[in-house]
This record gives sequence, structure tokens and C-alpha cells, in this order.
Amino acid sequence: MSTKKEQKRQALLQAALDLFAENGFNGASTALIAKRAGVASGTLFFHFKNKEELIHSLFNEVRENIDFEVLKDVPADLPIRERLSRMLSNLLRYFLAHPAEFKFAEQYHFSPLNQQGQGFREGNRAFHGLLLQAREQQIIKDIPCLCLEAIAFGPISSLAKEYANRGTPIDDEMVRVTIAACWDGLKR
Amino acid sequence: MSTKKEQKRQALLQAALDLFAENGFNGASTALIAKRAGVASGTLFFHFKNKEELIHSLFNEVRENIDFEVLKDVPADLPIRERLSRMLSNLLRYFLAHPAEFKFAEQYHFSPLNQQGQGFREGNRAFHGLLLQAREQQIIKDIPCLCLEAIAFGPISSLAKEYANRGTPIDDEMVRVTIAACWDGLKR
DNA sequence: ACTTAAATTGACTGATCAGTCAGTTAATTT
DNA sequence: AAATTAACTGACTGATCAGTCAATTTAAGT
Repeated sequence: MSTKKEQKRQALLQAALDLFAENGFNGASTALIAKRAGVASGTLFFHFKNKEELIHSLFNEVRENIDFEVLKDVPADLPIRERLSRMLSNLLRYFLAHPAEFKFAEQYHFSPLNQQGQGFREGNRAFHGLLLQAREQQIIKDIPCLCLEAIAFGPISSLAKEYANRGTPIDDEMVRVTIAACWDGLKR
Repeated sequence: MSTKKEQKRQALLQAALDLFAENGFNGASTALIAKRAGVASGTLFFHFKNKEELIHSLFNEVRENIDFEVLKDVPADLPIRERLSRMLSNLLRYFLAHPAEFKFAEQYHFSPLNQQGQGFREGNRAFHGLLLQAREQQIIKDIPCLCLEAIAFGPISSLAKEYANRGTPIDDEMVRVTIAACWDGLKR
């Protein structure tokens, strides 16, 4: 049974997530992560080659979770506009429900470890494809993709940041009007 | 003449800015900052009580520069809409011209050092006041100020991040259409 | 039950770091 | 020019860190 091993791996990843979100990559020592996970300091290096690999593994897990959540409740037969809105809404709600994941992903995006400049957006190709499609069909503005992404993701990232860093409460109505405004920015 | 002293202080701040932007707060040691500034390692602690105070001082300088640049070419007799657009445009252009400042400010905003959660936006009260005024006059949407700020600043921060982290070229036309889209998101 | 391998432990190491300080040089005052 | 203060130096220190490893425990296979 390799579940015991997997359990400890997950405990290490969870401890690392919490500590990285609170104290940053350098503020969270491997010894502290191991302690929080309930294992000896050396065990971390049995499951991960080094601290860097731990961070990369954690990012891949977080990215997979986000990719999965973003596509919930987005049937392919909906109009593009509705699909885009739902995906953006899913993304923002995920970040509000998981502030540690958001803080970690943002840190990763900025850190020198991230060589592809890969943040949560680039990981999910669904968004990119949908934006291209909408632009072709003249549903949204005919401007560079980078601008479209900035207009769609910027406000979401901004609200998520506010909640993650300062705990400012953000209710459903605020999510709704912000996503609606994102659409106003995108639409032709 | 305290210009000699001030010169070294500025050299230290500049070296710190560059190294923090490249390697992060923890990745840039005080010894390296001093070396880059052309002074001995101990000199840093004559000008600043400790590393933390150096970081705070640097943020205050950067914030002052931004506050100044944002209000350039924004006469008070212009309509609110035009003033807002120009300020947003100024902010984005400043970040594109000074990527190290942007990276540093973002890092600071996320770091535990920043207890007021104070980023570049909160520093500048001009924006906040103008948004409130525009909302009162029913020029822009009647939604929470936090949402308005997210819609206005989010896309700017997003583009600046893209340039600072990946060097993706962003030309004047892209700045123009993005600011225009921000306005579409804000307007009633 | 015995053997082999996998998983875990925690004391240890060499490197690096922020910050100190006794001593030196440069500037200012008297 | 003598005395006093300010600015600066760089070797040094104690703390902390990522990563190692020989020893031990746990699990799996036969």
C-alpha cells in the first residue's frame, strides 16, 4: 500500500502551501514545513529532491485544481459569452474560497523559479481558445490577445488579492457586478 | 555638505531596487546590495537601521515618484472621464518605463512587511476621490468602490506584470485600447 | 520466520545571512 | 591646527538554512 507514502506527501504539500502563503518561499524553512506536516526534517527530501522541486510540485497540483474548478458548470452548448462569464466567475470564486492557493500562485508567478512566466492563466488554455474564438466571431473587441486577457483577468486578480491579503469581505453581488464589468470591457 | 552622504544613500536605494526586482527581498543580501552600491557592507547599516527599514524607505520613494507621475498632464478643468483615463494611462506608462519599480512594489504589497496592505493604489488618494465623485455624478456604475478599483487597476497591473516578468513588448496602441476598455468597464 | 527493500529519523555540516563593532578616514567646528 | 564629530570600513559573530547520511523502523515478498 503506497497510500501511507502518498498521505505524507500530501501532508507535506499542504503544510508547504500554508506556510508559503503566510511567510513566503524563503520565510518558510524546510524544517518548519516538515514539522507542520508531522514528519522528520529529512523525510521532506525523500519525497522531493529539494525545496525547489517541492515548490514546482505544489504549483502543478494547484494549477490542476484550478483548471478543474474553472470548467465546472460550463456546458459546451452555452453561448460563448455565457461560457466566458461562468469561467471567470468560477475562477474568482475559487480564489476567494482558497486564498492560500491564490497567494502561493501569485508568489510563484513572480519568483525566479518560474521560468516560463507561467501563472494560473497560461496554464489554462480553455480561456485563451475561447477568447480567440469570440474575437473571430466579432463578439468581443478586435484587439491583441494580451489586452483581452488583461481586461478579463486583471479585475479578478485584483479582487482576489484584496481578499487574500487584507481579508476584505467580498460577497456574491460584488463578484457578479465585477464579472459583468469585465464583460463590458471585452465586448465590442 | 551632506550631498556625499545623500549620494551613497541613493546609490544604496538604487542597488536595492535593482537587486530586489531581480532576486526578491530574501534573494538579495545586504552584502550584495552594498557591493553593488560601491560601499562597504557596514555602511548600509549606517544609513538604514536594518534591512527592513531600507525596504520601507525604498517603497516610500517609489510611491512618491508614482504619485507625481500619475498627475502629470491632468489639469483639473478637464471632464472627470478624461482625467481618469489620463491618470490610468500615466500609471501604466510609468510601470512600463520602470519595470523594476513595479516588480518591487508588487513584492512589497504581498510581503509580510506591508502591514497596511498598502500598494501603489492606496498610496494615491487622487484616484479614490475621483472614482467616488464620478460614481456620485452617475457617470460610472453604482457599485462598491473596491469593484471600481479592481476594474480600473486590474488590467493595468496585469499588463505591467506581463512586461516586467516576461518582457513582452507593449506598444502605445495596446495601452490606448486597454485604457479604453477599462473605461467601458467602469461607465454606466 | 526470514530476507530484502522502502520509508523514516534526527543529529550533523558547510554555506550564507543580517547585523555588530573596534578602528580608520573625512568633514566640520572652534 | 587642534579637537570633535560624522561617515565609513571590513573582519567578525551567532543564528539559520538546505541538504546529507548512517542508523533505525516499517512494510513487502518469499
